[in-house]
Amino acid sequence: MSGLAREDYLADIYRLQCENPHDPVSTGSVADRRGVTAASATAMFKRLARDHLILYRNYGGVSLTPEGEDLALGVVRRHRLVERFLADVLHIPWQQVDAYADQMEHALPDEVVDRMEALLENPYTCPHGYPIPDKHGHLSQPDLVLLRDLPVGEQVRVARVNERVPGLLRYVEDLGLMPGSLLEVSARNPVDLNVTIETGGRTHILGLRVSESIWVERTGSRG
Amino acid sequence: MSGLAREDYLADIYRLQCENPHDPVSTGSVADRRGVTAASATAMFKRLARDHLILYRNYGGVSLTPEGEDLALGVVRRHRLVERFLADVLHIPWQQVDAYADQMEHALPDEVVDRMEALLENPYTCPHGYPIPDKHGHLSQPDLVLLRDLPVGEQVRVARVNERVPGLLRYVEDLGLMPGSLLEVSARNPVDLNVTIETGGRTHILGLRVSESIWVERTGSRG
DNA sequence: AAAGAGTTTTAAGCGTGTCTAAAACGCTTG
DNA sequence: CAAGCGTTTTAGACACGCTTAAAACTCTTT
Ligand SMILES: [Mn+2]
Ligand SMILES: [Mn+2]
Ligand SMILES: [Mn+2]
Ligand SMILES: [Mn+2]
Repeated sequence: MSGLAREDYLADIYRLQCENPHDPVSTGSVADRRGVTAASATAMFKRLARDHLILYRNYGGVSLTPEGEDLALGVVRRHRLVERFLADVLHIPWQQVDAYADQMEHALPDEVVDRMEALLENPYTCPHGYPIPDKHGHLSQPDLVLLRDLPVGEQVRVARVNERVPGLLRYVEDLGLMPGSLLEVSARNPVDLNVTIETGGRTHILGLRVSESIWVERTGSRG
Repeated sequence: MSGLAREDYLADIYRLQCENPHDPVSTGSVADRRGVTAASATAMFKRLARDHLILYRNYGGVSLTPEGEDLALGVVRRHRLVERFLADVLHIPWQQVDAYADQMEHALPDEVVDRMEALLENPYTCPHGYPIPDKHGHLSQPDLVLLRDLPVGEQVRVARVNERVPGLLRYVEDLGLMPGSLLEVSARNPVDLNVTIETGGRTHILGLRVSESIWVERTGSRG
């Protein structure tokens, strides 16, 4: 009926589309993300296209139809709400909630999701800072800047940390850079692209890998 | 990997075994419970037997191996703990939690289950009164009596209500007979097997359908 | 002991979701 | 523009889990 793998494919297509809004989503990128072969992705594309959930042309990548996007947003909503629940109610470390939510997101009745949302007092984001779509698929899209691109001397708030970069969450936590933390870029090295930041009274030098995985929110205050 | 339907089959075999500890579990009973054809059950039996989770002889019914029982107890544990969670934390009516738990029970990582258990302060039973196996598969087996078989004049506590009898939970709730409620049988009709009970200052006459679906616990007090 | 009824298994088929290996495609480069 | 390379699709296969229809079995009843 609902289809188990379909939901993961749709949500991954959605996320890939968000990360790269200009290009169509390629077979290979979906296969990589899902951990399956390109042949498997192609087969799934045929089924999803047959059911009018994606647009698919041979060798031309895929995109979500409105119906497919609705379903994808539902999965993403469940995923991020469950992450919030696992972190806030069950106190599970934020490094683990993504994997757990990936398992649970397909088995949650709407009523359970809605009650969780109420219990959590309608959170705007998952523990990593990604927005949670509301019941109707709407989501807030705040103005965020990559830490990589932030000018020197402005105090900002950490808004989002890429949950899929291996080891990053643990590293970011050790540095005290969870969503909500305040920081300021005090220097940037134009050669190796390292950024020097001040946060919680300490100084850290972050490589590109890190600075391009953290989004910040301007606060309007000078450092 | 884990197998989705397998878990439901194992848990249903376990429950059928509990309900009727003498006979082996028949193909038809499992098929009925699962809502599939007998042919489907036979096919699943072959796979489960191949994987040493059940003993199966043609035309001879099935029984769980120790390994199969372990898995079954894990599913039952998750099922009943989730029911508790849904009822106590999310305040979902107890008529609905069985169906929801049936969906969720296959997608809960051990750590999530264990944390839920701690949050709930290690409950002994699900909201309907069925015991929750602990992490090692142990479960308390209290001395319960069917209301059908209870002698007149003894005050007892409702311990368990069969969650699979259609409409019963709603009916029992209206009568104020949730697990924990006190009642006393004031009369029994030997012809139609109705029992008359007193509870919460009111008198009700219960048919066999009801009285054979409610278990009670002796309190040692006379009414 | 044979017949009949009910249960169970077998046989054949279908959709999902995965794989490997081979063929087709498309883009870049000589 | 043709060669080559990386990507994508096709072809063929397999396990799971379900179905219907037919065959096989078991148990009861005459
Ligand atoms: Mn998932
Ligand atoms: Mn997240
Ligand atoms: Mn289930
Ligand atoms: Mn229950």
